Amino acid sequence: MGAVKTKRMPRAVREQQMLDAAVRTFGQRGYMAASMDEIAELAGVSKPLVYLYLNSKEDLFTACIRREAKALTEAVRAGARPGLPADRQLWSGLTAFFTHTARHPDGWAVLHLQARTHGEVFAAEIAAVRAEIVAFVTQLILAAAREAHRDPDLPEREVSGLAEALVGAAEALADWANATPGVTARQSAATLMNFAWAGLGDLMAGRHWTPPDDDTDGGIHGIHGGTGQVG
Amino acid sequence: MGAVKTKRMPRAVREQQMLDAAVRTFGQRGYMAASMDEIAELAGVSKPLVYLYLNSKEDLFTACIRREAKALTEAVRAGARPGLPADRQLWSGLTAFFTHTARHPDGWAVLHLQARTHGEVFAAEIAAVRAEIVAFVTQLILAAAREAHRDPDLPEREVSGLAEALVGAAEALADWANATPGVTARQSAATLMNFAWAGLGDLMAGRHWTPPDDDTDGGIHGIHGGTGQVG
Amino acid sequence: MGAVKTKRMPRAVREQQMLDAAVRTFGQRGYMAASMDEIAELAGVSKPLVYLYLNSKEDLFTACIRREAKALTEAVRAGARPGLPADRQLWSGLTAFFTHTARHPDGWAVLHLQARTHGEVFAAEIAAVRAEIVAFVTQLILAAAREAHRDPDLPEREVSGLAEALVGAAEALADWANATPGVTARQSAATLMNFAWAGLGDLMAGRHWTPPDDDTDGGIHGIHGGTGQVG
Amino acid sequence: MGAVKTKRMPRAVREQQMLDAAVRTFGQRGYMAASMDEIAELAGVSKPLVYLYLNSKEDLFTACIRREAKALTEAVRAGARPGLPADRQLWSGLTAFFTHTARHPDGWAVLHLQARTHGEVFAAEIAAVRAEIVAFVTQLILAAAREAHRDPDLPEREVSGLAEALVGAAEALADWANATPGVTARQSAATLMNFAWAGLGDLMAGRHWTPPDDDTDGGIHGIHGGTGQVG
DNA sequence: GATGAATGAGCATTCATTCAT
DNA sequence: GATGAATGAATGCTCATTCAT
Repeated sequence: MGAVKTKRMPRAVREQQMLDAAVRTFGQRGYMAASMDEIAELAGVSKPLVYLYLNSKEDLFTACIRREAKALTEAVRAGARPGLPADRQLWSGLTAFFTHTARHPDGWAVLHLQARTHGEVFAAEIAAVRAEIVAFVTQLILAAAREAHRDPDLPEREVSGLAEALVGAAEALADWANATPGVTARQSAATLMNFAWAGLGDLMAGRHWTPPDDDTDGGIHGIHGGTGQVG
Repeated sequence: MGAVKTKRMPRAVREQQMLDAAVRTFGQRGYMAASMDEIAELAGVSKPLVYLYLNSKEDLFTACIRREAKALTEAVRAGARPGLPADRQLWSGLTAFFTHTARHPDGWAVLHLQARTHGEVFAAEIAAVRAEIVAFVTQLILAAAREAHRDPDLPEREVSGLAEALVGAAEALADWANATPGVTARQSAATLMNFAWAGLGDLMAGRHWTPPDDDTDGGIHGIHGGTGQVG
Repeated sequence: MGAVKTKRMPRAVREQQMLDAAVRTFGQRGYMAASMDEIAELAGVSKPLVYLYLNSKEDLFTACIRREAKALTEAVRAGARPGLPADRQLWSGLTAFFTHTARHPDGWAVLHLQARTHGEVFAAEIAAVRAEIVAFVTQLILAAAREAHRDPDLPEREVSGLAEALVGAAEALADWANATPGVTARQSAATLMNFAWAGLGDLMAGRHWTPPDDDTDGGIHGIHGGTGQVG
Repeated sequence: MGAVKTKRMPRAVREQQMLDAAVRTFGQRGYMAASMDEIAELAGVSKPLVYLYLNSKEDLFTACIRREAKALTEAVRAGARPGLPADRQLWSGLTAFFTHTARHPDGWAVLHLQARTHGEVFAAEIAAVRAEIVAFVTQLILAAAREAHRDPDLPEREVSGLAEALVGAAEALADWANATPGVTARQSAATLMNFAWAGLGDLMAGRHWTPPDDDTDGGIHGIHGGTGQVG
């Protein structure tokens, strides 16, 4: 079932084969359910070699996380080139993101599902990468405000929350796209741009959605300062 | 260390104690790392009793998923009462959602993290619940369009994608709120309403964000039919 | 090969069976070469039960050491009753010692050979027991001096060294007796009494063997203050 | 961390480096806990070379035992030169023995601790060396008797037992000296001479310690034919 | 209703040993 | 002469699960 058994490869090559097998197995079975036996077999090597090169299951998983995280962030960074206006950066970054997650579903599963569910150590690894992305998106939001010559006038935490929401929405769409045949990366990106960007635009323009005073309030509410869109 | 050891309880009560212990253990350790020993001890009963009542680890986990899913959906449903306008329904549903996930972090971890990562069976269970919620949100979006007397003129899948994005953003915010001390349910809900609702409003009004023809395109793009918001 | 397979025994009984099997296996194979599989089989139980009761290989070995050390020291203590004169105490203590080591060769191997060779932890355990015995012998030597109304006039360390030598000789004789068919405990004890006690008597009487000034010295040497015994 | 990595050494030199590393590793870790990896690394060579030269772990250990046994017996033999009177021979032999064991603690550990605890083969190897030493000491005892113009009138086995006891005492003192800082070889040797030699002298003179008829005997006992020393 | 006693099966890890170069 | 690459075979340990009472 595994790769064709080729003997005597240089270490670097074997390591990549092992990581390939590990990402696939971890992505599909989960960290704990994946056995080193299965990984070794899929990689076409014996178990001791896996330990010789990757040290332990934990280290192997960490190596997977790091490799996949690096690949993902580099893909996104390569997509969102700094020269463009903020919305174009976001668009192309998202497209790169959805393209990458679609092409590497196991790697995405490792990052998004498995790494967060199997121990603080791995979760911390992921949290760091994710924080980086959220920070990047936060910068894009603020840049967009500047480009529109508007003062967002939003507290730090509010902007963070928006970025969190945007990233979370992207993650959910990536899962959804991977599970729904026929959805392209461009479509996912367009959906998210439509969903998020206009909302952000309104926010930048000072049009908030104001919550009612309390849960039983029946009074006036809605978008302030706007023209009464939606509800 | 678990519940006070009380003998001879009626079955229904014992079962709830076991489920409490199981949700807590599964939520914190994960499905595979949680041992039946630990759960039984935390529940204050012997292991055979757990098997007598809940049959197997798999069944026990399924029971946890079902109980927590039911509790969550009921909380949300109780929040979003049908009489209100769509945005108010969404607002109060979200508030109920964030309140519940904050109050039952282990249950939320079971649903959002663990159930999706440990086998098709559990993932399917979750997918069903989630689909129900996405459908509900989809209806809200369409209702909002109707209330605004506008034809969304959006393909079915596009609206589904929007709902997916909204739900995904909500999930991410729930995680974020649970991990960030001081964030209230109302704040999370407000952030999400601001983020999403205006964007949806624009969409309903026919103002899309149009993607460039391709990645290297330098031509005109942006929100069509609008007043040039944001970028 | 193991004990007759009897089902459902109370824990205390099973534990002793396991310790019996472990002492035998550790004594014959050594700590590292002994496998938990072998011990479990010899005890007539499954491996998990060994772990359930004894926790780990290390703990099992420690339990063996403690049990055997206790049995040995109690046997010696029971032999050397305090009321007797010092030489009689030593005689009966030694007899008890050789009797016990002959009857429990595996236990003796665990204590004398295995425990000292497999890690600081075990060695420390043994060292404590041994120190106790050496201290006991030291007291006997001093008591003998008092009984003979003589001032040993020996430095603390010198007496300790003598006690160490006596205990070491006893240990070697125990090994030798176990390996040489037909040697009884009484014979071993008599040999050691003859070997050691008179020498101690001379020492107490102030008759030392004086070392030459240096290795190449050809001058006078021998037992001082005595009648020129031996050489 | 091991020897400086020098390429292309003649075989004999390499082998000694390997044996050095092996003795150190076996002495400190024990036979089983020592890994060929560690030994090879400490020797500064690759593992296959160790196998090329020394064949197997067992052979390597045997080679260690032989080399260290030879070194020890040669050191002792060089110390105890045949021309001297018996007590001087014993004294200088013991001094050489304690000097050597103090200078080569790992070698001593291999011989005294490890080789006896890891399988019949190694134990037999050691037993042979030890028998040689015991025989040598036996000869010394008999020589001493002749020198004193006395007929030991002791059965063969009794003398062997005495020699065993003396050798065992020496071994215990070697361990004790290695574990107790500040004890010199001369001190150890003097302690043992004092302990043993006078006792032997008494024995030669026909003064035995006579065991009581049985353990509950309260009758007369003690050194017969002597002046009532000690007891 | 409840549990102490017990296990089959599996898993991460290690080690002595050998090729192919 | 010397080594990087590779593995078969154990071994300690854990876990879900089940009897017998």
